[in-house]
Amino acid sequence: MKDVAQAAGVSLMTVSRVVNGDRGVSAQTTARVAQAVARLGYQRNDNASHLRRKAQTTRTIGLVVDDLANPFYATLARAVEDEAYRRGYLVLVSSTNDDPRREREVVLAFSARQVDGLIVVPTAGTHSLLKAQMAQGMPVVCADRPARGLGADTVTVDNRDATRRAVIHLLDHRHRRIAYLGDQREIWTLRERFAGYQEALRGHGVEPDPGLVRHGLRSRDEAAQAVAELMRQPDPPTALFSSNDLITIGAIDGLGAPLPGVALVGFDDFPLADRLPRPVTVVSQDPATIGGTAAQLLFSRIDGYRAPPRSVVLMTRFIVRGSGEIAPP
Amino acid sequence: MKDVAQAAGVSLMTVSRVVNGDRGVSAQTTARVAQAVARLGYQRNDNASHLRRKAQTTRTIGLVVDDLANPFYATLARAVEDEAYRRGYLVLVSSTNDDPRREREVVLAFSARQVDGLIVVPTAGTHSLLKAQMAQGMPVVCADRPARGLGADTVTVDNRDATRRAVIHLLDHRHRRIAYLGDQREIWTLRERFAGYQEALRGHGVEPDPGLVRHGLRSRDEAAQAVAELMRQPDPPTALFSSNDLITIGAIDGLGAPLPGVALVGFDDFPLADRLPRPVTVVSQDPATIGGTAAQLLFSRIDGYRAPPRSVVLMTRFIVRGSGEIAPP
DNA sequence: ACGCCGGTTGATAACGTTCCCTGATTCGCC
DNA sequence: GGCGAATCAGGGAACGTTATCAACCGGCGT
Repeated sequence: MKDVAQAAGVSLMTVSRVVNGDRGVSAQTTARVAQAVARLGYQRNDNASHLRRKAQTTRTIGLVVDDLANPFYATLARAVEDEAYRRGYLVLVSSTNDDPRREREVVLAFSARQVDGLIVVPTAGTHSLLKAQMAQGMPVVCADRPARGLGADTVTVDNRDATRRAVIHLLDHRHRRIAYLGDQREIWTLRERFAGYQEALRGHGVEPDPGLVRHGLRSRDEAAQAVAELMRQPDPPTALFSSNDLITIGAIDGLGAPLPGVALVGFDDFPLADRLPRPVTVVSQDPATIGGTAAQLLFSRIDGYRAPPRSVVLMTRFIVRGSGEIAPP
Repeated sequence: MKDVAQAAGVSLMTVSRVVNGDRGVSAQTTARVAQAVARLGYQRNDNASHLRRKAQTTRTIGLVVDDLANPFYATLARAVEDEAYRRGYLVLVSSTNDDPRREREVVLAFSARQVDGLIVVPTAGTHSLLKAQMAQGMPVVCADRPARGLGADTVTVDNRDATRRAVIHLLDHRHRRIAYLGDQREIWTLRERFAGYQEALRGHGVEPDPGLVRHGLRSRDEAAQAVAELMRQPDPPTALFSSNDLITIGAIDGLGAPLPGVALVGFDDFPLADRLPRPVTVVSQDPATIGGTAAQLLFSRIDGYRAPPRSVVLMTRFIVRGSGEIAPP
């Protein structure tokens, strides 16, 4: 900037004004400065700028997800990014792998970089750090899951209710032995889905059979394994509820190539669910809307909106495709 | 920081030293300062720190992809992020939608934020801006595609050769009327794949039939439409080569529910390709390795490695599953 | 008694920008 | 012709840190 000022024969202030498009600089001077800027290839240092500016803001937000490679979070991230782009904000991202320690590190790093706000898919643990950040005025929005005890704006879907409806769908097709295939139980969404599963059964006078419940399935293979094992039991389930897309796909693997007469309903839609030999009935949620909504909530806070925390619950869609509409033998 | 210094009864410098873990502060003083830091909830402003530090570095890199919601780029991004995390770097991400204007904006914004380097999936256009950035010393690595005329490190796969082998596979099964289903021709990867397609045909004495070539398919639906149309022709193709996963899925749609005797080979593997009624033969590439390699190249440059640009070409895998091994009627 | 040394600590200037205020020039207007 | 207002430009301080150097202290050898 000093070089530009010298080249244009003006002061630092004038260069700053021209670079920021402030009014109050004559057309002639503006032109001279602009030319010097172009000739020297000068670019403002935004970090220094934000440091000094009155409105202590960096026009950067942080996004902390479970796993960016997961299409669900990738889509969510893209929606956040689009909303940020629209407002001239940049996005720092990081995955936590659901590790509270890594979440802690990342949130600290983002906060030390002076982000204007955070969108977080909270890990299972406690969130004292996030709480501290919020107490210091950092706007935080939780997406996909709430954080227990944290008074943050939250965007989720009706996990429990959607699961209940899905399991009732199976019950309505006369199934009574319905297996539950779950991911880690520590994760809020999965606790909700399991609760919905139990509520549906009990609502129909069926006591959940612990022998039909598998938690902690972390991969397609683990899910396949679990299903194969379930089906080998003396009294196998006649229907499966799987608690996310990965597990649904694993379940299909586990059932074997020519699908036997076992009903299957899964949480999360996935590409080609409609083109499989037996198209899969699913509960579909829209990660783009979750991300977009979370971003809107965050920016409203950044813009100064002060009010008690808001909790947005988005509707899911139940998509009937065939795999859930099979009666038990 | 001033408050901490006052609370601990020391100078700014001492606080700075303690916060940075510098040696040369007595254990007693360190304890007093640490306590004040904890009590006041002080966090260093990393932006200010980076501004002043001798090593003019922000420990931040920028990642510019086509579309973060696309699982391919999401996986690539995750690999970049992991490598960055390992080194204590943060990652700014942005999607361009293959729009050179948006790429320009994003690269400028990242550079104004003083990122230490850029990993870019370059858009189709010319890259004068990236060139200018590199000339000013910004390390840049291209991933998935090279940027024409830019002397940057590059990580790609053997698009042309892999496609040639895939099409030869079809030729070996006695197909002669092989359709090409392509995305935008402006994108380098797709030009390469199309070239491989042509080379394979010519190598077998088959002159490519323009009537069997479709470029510019941008969605599953468009691909489905194009395939349906092709199959309605008086002399339809007996085999299809589709140039990416989205198009492959669209092609499956377009062929209709009970797949007729038409062979299909696609670029990019995708989940459930193995579980469809007719499992799909594909060319598989590994986006995580692309991202990880790009990150390693970038960090080597950031660490001061000076040498002519390197071009890493990763191997693809050809996965035979059935859809490509169907002979023509 | 003197200089010197290692271990601590602090004062000051700088990083690259913008805020605030002051000064200079011009203009319109009574 | 004088005066306030408007327009334009610059000087200095400040944002929150760290680099550099100087200063202090007790102890050591000579």
